[in-house]
Amino acid sequence: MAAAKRYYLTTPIYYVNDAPHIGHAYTSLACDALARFKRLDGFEVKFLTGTDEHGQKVAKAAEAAGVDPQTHTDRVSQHFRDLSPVMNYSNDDFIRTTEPRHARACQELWKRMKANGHIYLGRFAGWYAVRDEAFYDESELVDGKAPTGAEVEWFEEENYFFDLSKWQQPLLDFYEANPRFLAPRTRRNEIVSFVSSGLRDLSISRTSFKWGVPVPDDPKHIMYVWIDALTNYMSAAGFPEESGDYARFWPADLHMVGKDIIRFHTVYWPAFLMAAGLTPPKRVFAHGWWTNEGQKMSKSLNNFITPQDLIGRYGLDPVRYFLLRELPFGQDGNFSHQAMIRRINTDLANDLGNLAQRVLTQINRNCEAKVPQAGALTEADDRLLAAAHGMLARVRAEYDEQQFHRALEAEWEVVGAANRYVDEQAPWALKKTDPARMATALYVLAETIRHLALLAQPVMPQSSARMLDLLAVPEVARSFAALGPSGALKAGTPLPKPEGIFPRHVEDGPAAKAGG
RNA sequence: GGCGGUGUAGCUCAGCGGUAGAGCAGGGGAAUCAUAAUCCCUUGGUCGGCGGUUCAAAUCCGUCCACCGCUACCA
Repeated sequence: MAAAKRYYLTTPIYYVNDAPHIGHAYTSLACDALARFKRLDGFEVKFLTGTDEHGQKVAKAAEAAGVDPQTHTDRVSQHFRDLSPVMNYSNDDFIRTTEPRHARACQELWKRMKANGHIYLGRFAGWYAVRDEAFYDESELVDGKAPTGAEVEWFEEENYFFDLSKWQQPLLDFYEANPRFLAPRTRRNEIVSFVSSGLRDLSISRTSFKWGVPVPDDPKHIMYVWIDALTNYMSAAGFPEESGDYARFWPADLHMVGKDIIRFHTVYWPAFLMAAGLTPPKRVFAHGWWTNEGQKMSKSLNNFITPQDLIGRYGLDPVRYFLLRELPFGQDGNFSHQAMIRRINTDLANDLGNLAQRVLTQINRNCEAKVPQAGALTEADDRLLAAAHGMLARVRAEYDEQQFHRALEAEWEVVGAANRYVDEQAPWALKKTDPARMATALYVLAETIRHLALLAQPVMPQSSARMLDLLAVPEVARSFAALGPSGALKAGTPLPKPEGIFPRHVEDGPAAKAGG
């Protein structure tokens, strides 16, 4: 039996402590583009995002706000759910760790780890700095204070522990056997080095606060953050129900994460799962951070970029394009308005937008506003069509490596080839000398634009749809199954009046007037 | 301190043993279908420094300098 084409991918669950900013939007955007790509490529996709709502910080924030924790998290979680329509995410589910389905999954995972002998009762002790909300090892203290200078106090409580120390070799073997598990490569090296240096057991329960999932058979304990948070990926698949989504989608194909939480996803999580006798996810990709005009985004600088700011200024699809095109996915990079405007005007308006506009306008005027009839194809025609037809294989390979920027780069090579072809063929000149040849050239171009629009859908769903509308491509012919000659435009199909899809960005204000 | 990475044109980066590359920015030209968009040509680098291996080194080795990441229980 052939393996079903299914794909399960997840964003991290976002901690309900701050408002969503561009960092959150970026992670989910990458997942969204990939989810859309896979759907168009014939996969049954499950795309999950959600919020992480437990922990002492949340309980305290609720207390400070004078409401119970659930009311507080309902409120803050909503900000993240609102991000989906704003950014046009196509997530299939939104998990909240305060949901009953999640508690059930966590407790079942715990029970299995415990039944297999990997959880034991012990004592957790350390120097706790209230100000930093962090524990420090004896060796880290400087003059009896935290390295940060904060006062510390001795903290000791009875906790459950996970025997992580026993998983060093199994994890190293796992990485070795699954070279695709962790990307990019530099992160993989870091994690292998970390695990190689030895692992300590992990305390996985707390009794000092209550806002969490109770430990099975010992409810004075609640599960401590990561075992709770990570399990969301399984609870949303219906675990422990063996039928339904769990059977169809686990193990997950991809956990997309920021580089700050890579250890939890690539060390703790596979260890937990193996300890429970379950299969770890297939891949974790850790992406980088954006700086804002050269500066790190931080609370103290109060310079967070919000998705709403950018979209209001530049439009949704250009923002989506910029974020995925501007920097090699996985690396850190800098956001600047100058770079944003350059991408909009160069890649979108001048290259792709103008290509569509110049071709469609000529078809509209010189071909009775219908898909033109192609005659015999020349070598140049074949070359351009071959480039269009060949895009999918290349773009698919890049998506499978989460190299979104390279996928877009490959698409833009065809944009460039098409613009050169327009100049070489000069259909406006053929109009007088050889109208049939003009029609053929414009047909070849329309076909090329159809391919470009189809393949741009994951990144720019709305703009691509408009472009396909201009080519009168029916809804049913917009998956990747329609790529290639079999889905080619039919001569004679009436086309709507062309309109610009990617306008140039012109800065408002007096400064923008210069140079007219 | 330990481990790892990076340093190539003004900017962002590719190349990783065989006569220095791309995109953007800068300069010149062609064309005029198009969102003054497009196309062609072009300026620009002793590939961080020094030393070594080799017929041949951004490309391998050593060393130095600079910057960055990781070095566990805040998500």
